[in-house]
Amino acid sequence: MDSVAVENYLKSLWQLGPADVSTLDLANHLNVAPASATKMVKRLTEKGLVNHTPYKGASLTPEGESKALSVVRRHRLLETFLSQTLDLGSEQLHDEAERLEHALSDDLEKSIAEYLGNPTRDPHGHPIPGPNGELPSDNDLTLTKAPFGVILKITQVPDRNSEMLTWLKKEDIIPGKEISIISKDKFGDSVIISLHESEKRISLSVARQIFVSQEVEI
Amino acid sequence: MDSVAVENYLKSLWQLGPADVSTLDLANHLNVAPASATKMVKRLTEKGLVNHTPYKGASLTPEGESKALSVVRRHRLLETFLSQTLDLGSEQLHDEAERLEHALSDDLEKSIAEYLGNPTRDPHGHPIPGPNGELPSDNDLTLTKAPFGVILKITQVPDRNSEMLTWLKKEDIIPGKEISIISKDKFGDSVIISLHESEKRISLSVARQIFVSQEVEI
DNA sequence: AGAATAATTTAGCCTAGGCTAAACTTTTTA
DNA sequence: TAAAAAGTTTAGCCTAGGCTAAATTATTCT
Repeated sequence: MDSVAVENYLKSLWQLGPADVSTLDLANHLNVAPASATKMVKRLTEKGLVNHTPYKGASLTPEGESKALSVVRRHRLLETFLSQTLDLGSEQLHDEAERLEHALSDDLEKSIAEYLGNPTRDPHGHPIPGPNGELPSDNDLTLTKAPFGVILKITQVPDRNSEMLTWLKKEDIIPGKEISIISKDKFGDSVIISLHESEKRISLSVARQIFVSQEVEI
Repeated sequence: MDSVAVENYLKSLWQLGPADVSTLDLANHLNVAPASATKMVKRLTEKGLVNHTPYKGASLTPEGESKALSVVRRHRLLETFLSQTLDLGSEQLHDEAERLEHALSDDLEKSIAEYLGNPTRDPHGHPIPGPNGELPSDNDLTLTKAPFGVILKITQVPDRNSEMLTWLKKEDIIPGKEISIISKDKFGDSVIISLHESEKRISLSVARQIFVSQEVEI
């Protein structure tokens, strides 16, 4: 059994990866001092979970990635489970899952997955890794990279920032909605989309975290 | 926030109490060395959660008891919640709740309690402490102390030993069932009860962990 | 290119929570 | 009641996972 700390480091490396992750980014993501991250990265390297090039960065080995995906799976299953049974604010879901994910046994994980019908997406639209770490194929594009004019379906919104989530919800920017991109405003640093006949402006930093899939044209 | 270890020590002291708990009993209950228990008891004493008389034993202060009851509440709410949503083997419930109880936020505890309709008993019949640590009044007697002849209703069965639980379930000795005591067999170290017209022999060590309430006579 | 700045690592310290071995109390037994 | 046994505590060690300060390496700027 890996400790909570180890699981969190692996998960962060996965979230910030797959390219080499700098010590500073890792430390900031986990709210620890850079020296602490260095030390843990060394430990994980000795355990064979991480590849580390000093002064360059760290990335997960296949074994490390598999463990990280297991944490991600538990997290997303928990978000799905909690959102379906209790109805918590979407903003609260993430924080609760963040704590519970480390206390979920394999058996309970399995029971929850079966109860939910082995879902492949969590309520924010994020793909749920399979029990052996397979990620369902995911051809989604970020809103910043999607094509103009055509109809797009929102598939994923971020789950980490509850302030942003509240705003997205208020604007009805949630998975399943259909939109199209009207223009990308280089100077305003934003994307203008059409949703429910009205126009909305989304800043690039947010747009980068929203994923869409292209609808088949009729 | 108390650590998992601190919460477990407080819970054990509550379970083994309310009389002074010896270091050895505490250590055995938690599967740690006696010296480890001594050290932790000292720490908890300094925090004002425990009263400790060296070489005599330890007990909870009101503050310590309140924290212990909070853990017990979370545990029993989780058992209830999991048993109602997923249907896990009754034996599995306890172990899962044992881990998750430490990762449950106040908010989630509240949501779960509301979802369940603020229950006062868990699936094994154990009383669930209220959010402020009030224990619902509980006039149940152990099977070893209940009177002969009259009709009794099973209210609580143990939740810690999954082998015993399986046996109890097989014998249909579960909360809600009505029984009466036929005799207490001093030499056989057991209690003979009548359930569903048939007689069952229950060893004293088990009977001590089964609670019953006396039905009102018609 | 060399100096200044930024990032990273090393060194050393701290706490929590384990452990064993040894010392000390308390209880039991002869 | 004294010796043995049992239980408890102390002392000292260990690991994980934090931290700060100092040293080192990379990067950027002039």
